[in-house]
Amino acid sequence: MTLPQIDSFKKEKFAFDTLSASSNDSTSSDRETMSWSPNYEPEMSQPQTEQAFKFEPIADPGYSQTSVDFGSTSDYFLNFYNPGQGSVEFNSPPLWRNGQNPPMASCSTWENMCENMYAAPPSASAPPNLYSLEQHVPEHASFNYSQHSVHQHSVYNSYGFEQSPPLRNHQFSEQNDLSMLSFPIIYSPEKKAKRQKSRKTPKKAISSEEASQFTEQDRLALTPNHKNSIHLWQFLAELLNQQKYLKCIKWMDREQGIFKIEDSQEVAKLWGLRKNRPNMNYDKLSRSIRQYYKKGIIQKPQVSSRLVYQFSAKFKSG
DNA sequence: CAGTAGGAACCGC
DNA sequence: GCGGTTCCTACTG
Repeated sequence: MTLPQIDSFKKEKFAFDTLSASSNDSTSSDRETMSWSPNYEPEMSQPQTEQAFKFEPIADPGYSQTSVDFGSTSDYFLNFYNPGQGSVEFNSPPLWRNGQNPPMASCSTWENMCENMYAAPPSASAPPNLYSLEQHVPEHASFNYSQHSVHQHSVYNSYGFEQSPPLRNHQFSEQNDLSMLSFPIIYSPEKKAKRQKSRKTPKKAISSEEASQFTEQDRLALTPNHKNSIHLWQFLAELLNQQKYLKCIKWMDREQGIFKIEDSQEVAKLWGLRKNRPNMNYDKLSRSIRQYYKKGIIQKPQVSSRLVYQFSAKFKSG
């Protein structure tokens, strides 16, 4: 796997800013090859207080939007959005920089942001596009935000996960809203009939009530941005890293990777929404989690209790 | 009653 | 074949 150097990143970034590059350029393909795998263990041996941050420039065809995730880790969550004309604000939950709130910033240029926020890789051995936020988030960061583009960075949380690509509102708007509500069944009629024949109970039909359970906000927040190509563990990690889902799922011991599903129905609902599986429930979701046992991705903690799971040690950073 | 565990068949990619 | 999804039975607290 080759990771782009900072210089090439900037080059791509600037080219993108000025040209509004198409979505099938090299940056997009980079993203395809950067998915996390157990075999790829970046510099996660760095201290927990330092958050690794991986650049992942993504070209965007250009569209108007009002909100976009910039990136997130389990210790901070960066949103940047464009509420007005060209003004950009940082917004994040309290766990920024060892518990301190982040600076709210009115930003001027993207170049400044790069210079201010990303001083250097955290260690000499670190991949060149991995940076630590610890020492170089300025009190008043400034950067440029091209209002025609969306810049998204994959990041690693402190547990070593690469976040799945950030959520993107336009993915939703590109689709027909009604199609989102109707949750089309993807079985072909033949196969569906064959399958039902072999089942003792037929597959439950989708009700409009079920479909309408999801709020507009849920649909926006959980719209898949890479079709449905997200792993359940990634999705759980995403929820765990966002304050807004604290009532659904939360860390019990982040160091140990132990988390608790607080609202099993809600988590299943969100997972079903993300995967476009309206009949998803906790029974099925938990079955998928249990499939992770033998794969060594998720396990039950040594002291087992209801709705509590643990990311396995090999997923943890050093 | 909700959650746990795992077998089995199936699906889309 | 992978990564679930769906359905199921048996079991637990």
